[in-house]
Amino acid sequence: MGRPRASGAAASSQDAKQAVLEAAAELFATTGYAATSTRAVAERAGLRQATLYYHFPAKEDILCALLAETVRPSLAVARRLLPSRVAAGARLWALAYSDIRLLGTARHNLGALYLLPEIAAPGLATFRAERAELKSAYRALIEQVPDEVPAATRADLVFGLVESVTVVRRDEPRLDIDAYARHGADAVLRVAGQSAPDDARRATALAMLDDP
Amino acid sequence: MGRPRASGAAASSQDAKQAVLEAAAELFATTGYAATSTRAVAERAGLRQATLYYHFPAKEDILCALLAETVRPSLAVARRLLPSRVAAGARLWALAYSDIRLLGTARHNLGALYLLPEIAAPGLATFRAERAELKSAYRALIEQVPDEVPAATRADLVFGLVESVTVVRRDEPRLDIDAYARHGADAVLRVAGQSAPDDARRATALAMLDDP
DNA sequence: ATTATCTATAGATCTATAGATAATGC
DNA sequence: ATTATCTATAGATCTATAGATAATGC
Repeated sequence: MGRPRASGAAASSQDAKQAVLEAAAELFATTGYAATSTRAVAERAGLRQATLYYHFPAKEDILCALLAETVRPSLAVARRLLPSRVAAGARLWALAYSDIRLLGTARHNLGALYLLPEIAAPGLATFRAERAELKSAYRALIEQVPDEVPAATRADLVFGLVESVTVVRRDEPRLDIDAYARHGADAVLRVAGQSAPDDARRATALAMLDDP
Repeated sequence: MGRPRASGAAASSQDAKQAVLEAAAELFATTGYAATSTRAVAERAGLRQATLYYHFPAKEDILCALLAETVRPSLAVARRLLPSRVAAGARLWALAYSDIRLLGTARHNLGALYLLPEIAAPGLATFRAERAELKSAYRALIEQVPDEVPAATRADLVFGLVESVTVVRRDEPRLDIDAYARHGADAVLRVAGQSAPDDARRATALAMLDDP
């Protein structure tokens, strides 16, 4: 359907939308949002600049879609783990591991978008709320781990540690994400106030992620 | 000297340069580099847009100056602590504490610039090299703390934890930086593989920062 | 008729340069 | 004469809209 593209064959609307998101993901994450023109996004997606506006009302809506797609899987894991009766430390380890892995394997380091100043824009309130909910899930788990440091402070530190994988990944593109996620989750437990788990406990935590 | 400003009285060249850096610091940190126009910077500094170019050859040189001014004090502390014979754990605590405090109190959250995609620009190689040297100082100290996790990985985690204060500060402007830096440095030691120090050891580490 | 694209362009920027101007210093 | 500013503007964008066009579906 639709007029053929100037470059190459026509594709369905869904394909085009995906191609735009894919192109924007790479460009926004490496070059930044403001520094990436809609023309550059369209070119990489194989469309003309104006055609973007058939699929998205404005440039910001592309960013909004990418942010939502990146934070939601993490949030889904958090919502699933929170009500469980497994020990808080094991749940915290599992959440951190899952989150670091998601951020570390997201295509084109999409998580780097979390750190852009542009997320303060009014149109991205939904993303900010979801990220805040994720952070408060960390805090709820941390509150169940006794320690002298206030839980709010430990949550700030832990959340920063988790999200910093996006910066590490930018600096070292060859990073082994699986190993890094395991060590990162261990570090999260240490910061929260527990010693890192042994292999048996790690296995239990990992099983929790697969299991519904 | 010089023609009077359109807005208000004339000021010396040094004053104008400082005013530009001050204005750019705030705007770059809150709005981002690409999203901040030279006109916006000039307006806040009390100058006309074109006058910026009497003081800086290009927009990027303003960013470059701000980045240098922010990373250099941290680097100076690292260079001073590295050759000391004090226990590595105490030096690591002191470096992390000093660094978090510097990032946390830098005017207008300048450290947030570290996370912008723009720092990949060729013209900012000097900043990247200085930041890399700072990170390798962390790694050198961490190597002296025995742990099962590779030192390189612990350095990535620790460096991410330290720099994340800029994100926390953006989310929570009312943060108590002194308390946060103390807890953050404690957390760094935990991640590195040691238990957090008691008050006496903290006092020793703090003394090291004042002492030459 | 509907869909998905295109071409063309309005209108608003934005960075940097050219050259004039109004002070002070010698 | 030197300094630090100004006004004016070139030239290159950039986002979004208007309206045409080339397919498919009915």
